[in-house]
Amino acid sequence: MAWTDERIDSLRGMWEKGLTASQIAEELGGVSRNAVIGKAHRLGLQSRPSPVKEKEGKTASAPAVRKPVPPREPRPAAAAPVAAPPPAPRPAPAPAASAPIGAAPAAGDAPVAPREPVLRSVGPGGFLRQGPGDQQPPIPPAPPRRLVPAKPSAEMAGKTSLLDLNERICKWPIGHPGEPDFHFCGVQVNPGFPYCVQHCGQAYQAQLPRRDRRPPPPLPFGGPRVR
DNA sequence: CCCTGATTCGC
DNA sequence: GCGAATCAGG
Repeated sequence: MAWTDERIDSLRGMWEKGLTASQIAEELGGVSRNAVIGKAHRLGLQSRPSPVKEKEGKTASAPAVRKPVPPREPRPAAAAPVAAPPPAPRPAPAPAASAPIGAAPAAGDAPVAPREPVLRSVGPGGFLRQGPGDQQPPIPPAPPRRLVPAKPSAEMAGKTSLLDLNERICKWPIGHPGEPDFHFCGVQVNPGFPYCVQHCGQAYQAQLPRRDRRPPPPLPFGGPRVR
């Protein structure tokens, strides 16, 4: 599968909507989760909270930023040459590679102005309104962001459709079949059940003995006729 | 085990 | 540029 503009667009939309790489991969089809992640990184999409935290030891012991990840064996490749060169310890990687978002720019780094998303109103004609003390808004490089989703594909993407159902996602229906955006919950199931924990709570409700039941509150329209 | 994203590196 | 393999945390 090639990364067409449409597919890249869809990937962008879904990634920014917070869908997981697996979900995006299924949605796009023809690509693996890794492919999605790799592409997302190549596109420069900002990473979302990763399960792998960057350990930040308070003790200033070893600033070991990255584990060397010893050389991988060439899998299907031809026979490796006999003389295996000693695993030269990789020199210190570029420090500017993965700076945490909230990290203060270290002195000496590139003088990139911290571009924080600032909400500002727009006046007639598209002029940005300035507030007091707001003379020089540092927004020279207009970010090429598209403000409109533009793609209905990316719009409906993320909804768990009938085809997305499997053994470990919640099958609780949202909406009604036939409606345009009918879909399923899609959250991880409560193990052993077809629904997530929340919907299990709705699906399986303990029946109390009749005499212990609270009479249901009167419904505004009189309620269903009970025989 | 399942999942997640990050990274590397042969292709 | 692509993505499988691998890592590492939840």
